[in-house]
Amino acid sequence: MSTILKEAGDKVSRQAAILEAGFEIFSEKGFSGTRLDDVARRAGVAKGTLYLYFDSKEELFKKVVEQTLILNIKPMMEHFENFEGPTSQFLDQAFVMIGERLIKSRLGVFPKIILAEAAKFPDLAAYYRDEVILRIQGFFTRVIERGIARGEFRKVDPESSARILMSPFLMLALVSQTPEISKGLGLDPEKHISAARDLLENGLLKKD
Amino acid sequence: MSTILKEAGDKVSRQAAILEAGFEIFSEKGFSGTRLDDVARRAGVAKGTLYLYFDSKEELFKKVVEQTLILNIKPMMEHFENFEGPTSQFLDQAFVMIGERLIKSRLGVFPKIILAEAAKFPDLAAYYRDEVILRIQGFFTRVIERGIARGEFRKVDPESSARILMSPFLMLALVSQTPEISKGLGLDPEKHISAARDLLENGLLKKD
Amino acid sequence: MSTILKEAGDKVSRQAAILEAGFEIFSEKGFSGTRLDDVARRAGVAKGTLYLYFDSKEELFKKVVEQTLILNIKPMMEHFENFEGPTSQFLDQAFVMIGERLIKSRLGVFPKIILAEAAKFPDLAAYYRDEVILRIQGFFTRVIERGIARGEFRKVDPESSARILMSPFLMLALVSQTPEISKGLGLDPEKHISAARDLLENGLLKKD
Amino acid sequence: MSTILKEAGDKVSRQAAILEAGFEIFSEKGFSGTRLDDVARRAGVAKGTLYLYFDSKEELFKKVVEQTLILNIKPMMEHFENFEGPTSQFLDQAFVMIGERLIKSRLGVFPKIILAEAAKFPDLAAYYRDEVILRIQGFFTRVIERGIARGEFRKVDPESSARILMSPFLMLALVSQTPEISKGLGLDPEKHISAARDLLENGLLKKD
DNA sequence: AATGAATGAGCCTTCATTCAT
DNA sequence: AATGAATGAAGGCTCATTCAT
Repeated sequence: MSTILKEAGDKVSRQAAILEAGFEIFSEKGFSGTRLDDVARRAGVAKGTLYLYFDSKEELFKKVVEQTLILNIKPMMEHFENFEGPTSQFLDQAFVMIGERLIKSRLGVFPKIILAEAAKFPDLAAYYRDEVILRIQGFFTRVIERGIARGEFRKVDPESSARILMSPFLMLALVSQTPEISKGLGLDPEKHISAARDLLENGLLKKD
Repeated sequence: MSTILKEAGDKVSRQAAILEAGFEIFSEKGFSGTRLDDVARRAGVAKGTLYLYFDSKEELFKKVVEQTLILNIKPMMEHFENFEGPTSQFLDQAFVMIGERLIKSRLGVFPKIILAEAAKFPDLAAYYRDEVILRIQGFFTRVIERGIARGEFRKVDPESSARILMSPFLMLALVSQTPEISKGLGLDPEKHISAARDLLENGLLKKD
Repeated sequence: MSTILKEAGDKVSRQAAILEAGFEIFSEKGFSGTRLDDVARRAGVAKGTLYLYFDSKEELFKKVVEQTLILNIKPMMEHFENFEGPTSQFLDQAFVMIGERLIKSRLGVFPKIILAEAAKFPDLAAYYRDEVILRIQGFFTRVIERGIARGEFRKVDPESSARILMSPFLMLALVSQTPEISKGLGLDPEKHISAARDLLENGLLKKD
Repeated sequence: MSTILKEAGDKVSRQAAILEAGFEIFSEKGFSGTRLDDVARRAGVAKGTLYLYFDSKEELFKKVVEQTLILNIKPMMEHFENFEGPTSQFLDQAFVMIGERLIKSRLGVFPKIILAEAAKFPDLAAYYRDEVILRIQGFFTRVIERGIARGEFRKVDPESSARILMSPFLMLALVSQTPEISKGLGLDPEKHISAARDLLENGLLKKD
């Protein structure tokens, strides 16, 4: 174990700790509500140390968002890139998996953060749109097109319908990340996903 | 034209100008991104003048939200309070009307602002939840219950389904108020509403 | 009764009302603690009206102090300028009269105001020193000199002793005008004056 | 010289420098007349640095008062707590010592500051009353009671007389801290104290 | 003369950023 | 590399002063 490796290891974990702390505070307080003092304290480093790893608060914010997306969203999307079998099964599977991810991980913070800070970080918003929203939208579009092609689904507009399929997830993400709203709302995540799947699959399927 | 009326008019329009300016800047920059200097400049008054009409930045923000909601959401909801006729017609009508309001007015900013500032203004979030979200949710719930009672709709969970019906509007509101996201997304509001109505009504209606 | 006279009367009473209100607020809050808003409200006029009578807050302050001094202190002092009879009677009489004035009127505010604002209003302080302090000091000095000359008093330094005679009045004035101090102090004004007279006259009189 | 000690020294001296600067400016300008900009400049630090050591202007003010009182008044009072010998000697000693302290240190500013700011800082005034005024008053009361008990002094009201003994010190403190007043007054501190002692001890002692 | 709405300079406070150790 | 004390620009709020009515 060379000193260099050890230092590299330290450096990586230090950086990871800062990103993790940044994720937590940014998702709790938003961009301007976050004080670097708090990020440093949560990461267990001194405030000045942040600047050894990131040039500015803005850059830290971007890195936090980008890295968490890379670690979480992309793999999930890739899982759906190639699929086989009856179309409604895919939808079922996708609804369950996305729903679970949204409930169990904290991925749901991102829509909220991105929307709130889009004006201040337009390239971050574009990045999220391209890497997350358009991927999911493309996935659902292809699923719907496949269902139509196979005579399972009614002839709907695939892209618009894809966004309708995505809407309940957006709502779930936003509401579940906003206790001030969710507290009195009575939204049960599993019933929500279940209702979405039931309603939307029924809406897509041909009546016989 | 009495002096009193004229003065009252001036006073009202001054306050209205500040609220209008506040609405614009808050919706562009969020709460903490907004400088009262900018609000004052946009309203065409001096910074100190703001304090003749509002006690603090926070109070201005709340008043902006409340007044716009009162002026827009409540009347819209009341319009639906008493309704007659076939249930799917109501849904059609509601989708169109809500969609139009969302597209033409700037009501869609509020979900975004409220979500972004919920942690800082929990009572504002609660106000929005109670006065807007729960009202709309109640409305859709009653519509669905009515459809089920009349044998038009399948036996779905009315409340969960109501939230699914609301989701496309939430997406529309958020996306249309976030050019950084909407720019490359290809979301056409009217096709969006139309797809939502098509998919969700079909999902609700009994197959024959 | 011509309009002119009526207006002049109004003008005088308006100005008097402002000076009166100024006296009250300045003596409660000090110079910078006083808001002209409050002075105007207490005087029953609009804020702008103050500027018809006084050029600035500073000038109002000076006028308030000067006029109240002129109306109250000077007459009191002049009453003692010429005196006859046995010296200790004068002292008795002076202690009682000054004590009563201090207790019943609000003259006691001035030492406090003047001291607090002396740095900001040096000429006001000089005015008070010359017109009030030095007059009283001169009076007591002459009384003591008279007592010594008549063989009633011990041979003390008249001027220094005069200031010692004045000290209890200063304390009484300051304490009685500062409830935050006087509240727990147990200072009874009449016993205070009585003790001062007893102690100081005894200190002056020759032992036999 | 360890680094820790050196840093502690720096930290202490920085805080001390701020307190010192605060003391100077507050005693020159009063509370609201003091700008933190000036305090920072006088202390040789940046404005923000003040907030590393004190939470607010008010807290700085209180700390300035408290620390100077603790450093000066309490030790002085404790010195007199246990005493022996003839009572008038104690009085002599006390007059000289208090007088010297008042002349040489700048303790005399506090009565002035406290009086000026009592309305804004009632608890500070109460603190000063309890920790300073009542202690001195209690001291003089006990001295007088002792003199009476030993047959040295006339039967005066001890508490009222104690306040009369204190009055010349109050005057000395206020006048010496107010050049605008003292300049033309001719008050020589040592003659003042001497006259006070002469007059008041004579006033207390039994005539034989 | 009187009003009171409007002004804007001034000051306290916060916090991202820097830098000596 | 890491620290955390120090910095100073920025912004919310107050209030003496002005001025159109």
